Amino acid sequence: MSKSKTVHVFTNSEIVKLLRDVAAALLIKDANRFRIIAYEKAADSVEHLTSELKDVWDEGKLEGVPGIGPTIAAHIDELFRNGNVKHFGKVFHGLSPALFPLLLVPGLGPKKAFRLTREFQLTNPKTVISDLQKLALRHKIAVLEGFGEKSEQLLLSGLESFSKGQIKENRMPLPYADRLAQEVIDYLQKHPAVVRVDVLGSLRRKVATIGDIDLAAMTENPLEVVKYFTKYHKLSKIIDQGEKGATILLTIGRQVDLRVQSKKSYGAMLQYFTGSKHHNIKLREFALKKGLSLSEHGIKAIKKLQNSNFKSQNYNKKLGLYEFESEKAFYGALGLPEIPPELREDAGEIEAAQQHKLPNLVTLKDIKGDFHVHSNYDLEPSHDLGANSLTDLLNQSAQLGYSYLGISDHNPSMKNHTEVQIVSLMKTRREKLERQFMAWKNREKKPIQPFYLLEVDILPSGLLALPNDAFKYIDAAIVSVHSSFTQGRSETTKRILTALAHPKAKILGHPTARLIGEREGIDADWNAIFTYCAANGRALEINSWPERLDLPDRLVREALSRKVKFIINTDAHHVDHLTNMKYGVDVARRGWVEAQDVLNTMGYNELSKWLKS
DNA sequence: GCCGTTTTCGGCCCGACTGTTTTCAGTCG
Repeated sequence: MSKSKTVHVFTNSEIVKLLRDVAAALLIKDANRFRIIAYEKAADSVEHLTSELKDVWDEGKLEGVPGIGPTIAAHIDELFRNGNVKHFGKVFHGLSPALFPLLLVPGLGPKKAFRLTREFQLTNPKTVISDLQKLALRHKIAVLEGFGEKSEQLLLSGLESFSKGQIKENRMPLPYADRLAQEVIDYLQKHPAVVRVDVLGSLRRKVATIGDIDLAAMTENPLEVVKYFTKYHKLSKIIDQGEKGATILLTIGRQVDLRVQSKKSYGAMLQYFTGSKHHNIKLREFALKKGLSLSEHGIKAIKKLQNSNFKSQNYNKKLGLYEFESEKAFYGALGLPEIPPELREDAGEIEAAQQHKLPNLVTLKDIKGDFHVHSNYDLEPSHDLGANSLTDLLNQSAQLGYSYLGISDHNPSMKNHTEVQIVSLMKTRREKLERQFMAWKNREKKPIQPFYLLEVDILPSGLLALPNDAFKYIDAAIVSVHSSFTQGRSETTKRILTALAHPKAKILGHPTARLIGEREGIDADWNAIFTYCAANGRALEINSWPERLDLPDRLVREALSRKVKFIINTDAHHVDHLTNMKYGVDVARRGWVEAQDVLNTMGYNELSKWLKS
């Protein structure tokens, strides 16, 4: 037997937990607070990484990760080589293993968790939650110094929500949150004291999944507006109510948070509550170097101002700070252009803003057509038909101002047909759709052109679920994974690359095949796939279907850096779905995509040429 | 422990809220 060269695999989330545990242990041991912050920052950074840290380590680029310097890089290197880190062992020495699960309980931080494990000699991480529950019920907590009746109750409810798994994210896809928010916004705007309403937080940044809905209202009469908000007809209960806003629970179990603010300092509030947290931290660090201290109320000057962007009429003497009506003015005071909310993730946007290199993001108006639309033409497929005819879909596309429409029904089922039958079905479809289109065109005289496409299953082997002779009846194929989602990484990668090698397989449909809240995406070597796409004129779909939003934003950014082209589609199965396009555009924007990176911002002729290339 | 368009040394985001205190520590976003 040769000497074992086992490499230990740790996922990013395992490493994040480990780094956070180290930070907590250091805090308990009263280490230098900036050392603690360094570990937390490293954890944050790994959490937001687009690739696996293990892969970064393989490439020897650990120190290229922000927040990871020589020391932490050496620790992580040791972790991958040996499966543990000696230095961390020392840091954890003397701390109960039962401490670490407690860190995930809401309301419990390192100090309190440590106190509890020490006072009660709790050592078993598997039973520590229920052990503490029993102690709290017997009122053993309230008598501890620094604790009290309320702390005991808080601990109990924290433990309860932890054991119920509420700690796990219960988030909804962006489009649902968007519609829900719009209803509340419509309601708020009916009040005469409301000047304007904006969404805040992850919803404003267009994150693919949303927890709570955060809203802002501009008003000079905050109490009145908060009161009106708490009388919303779909409210189940008021969670919190104060001068600056309120939090309500809707009947469908979703939470809506409203903040009210006067016009004069609306901008700073909007900026602060839009986040992200990491963007705000980076922005404050940046501002501090200029002698400016940022908060949700405005900007304080620590040093003498050298910036003409601060106007004396905006100075609030009582608070000792400058106030801003708009975000544009707020960012402007820092010498930066306004950064689009979708980019505010501390992913290089502040650096880009400094250099005036922010992307000119694609907008819904740039989109000239939908390329992935299912009609009700019955090809006898194994997946769903659309609900509407080509004619209905063309009418709706005309309404949306499109220049073209790509009809992409599912391929005929392989199980129920012979190859000859499939070829014949495809030939008939092409003829019938062409006739329908010409009839519509002659009647409506609208400048829309059709693309005759097909969404073809990628079989587990990588072969396409359509006989070769049938491809001549389509302009191109969108190829998609609809089965066998759990093949290994290398097999999945090979499967997709094989499929994309077909000359008519121009577009990879909903690439990861994830279903938000239901199914993780397939595991593949995306870098290999992106590289192939860029070199061979293959495009990646950004699918706007609410549960898909696939390719996910982080992979979009990754693909963009490899110069892959995108096509933003709705995957509509009904005319009403065509308006989901904006959500795909949101995903693209979060991936820093400009109009020039998106194929369906091109005109018909140009796109036709690309399809044939 | 990390990092650099004021720095390789000397800095490191900011405020709200809560509970237990009497001036603050811990937690959170």
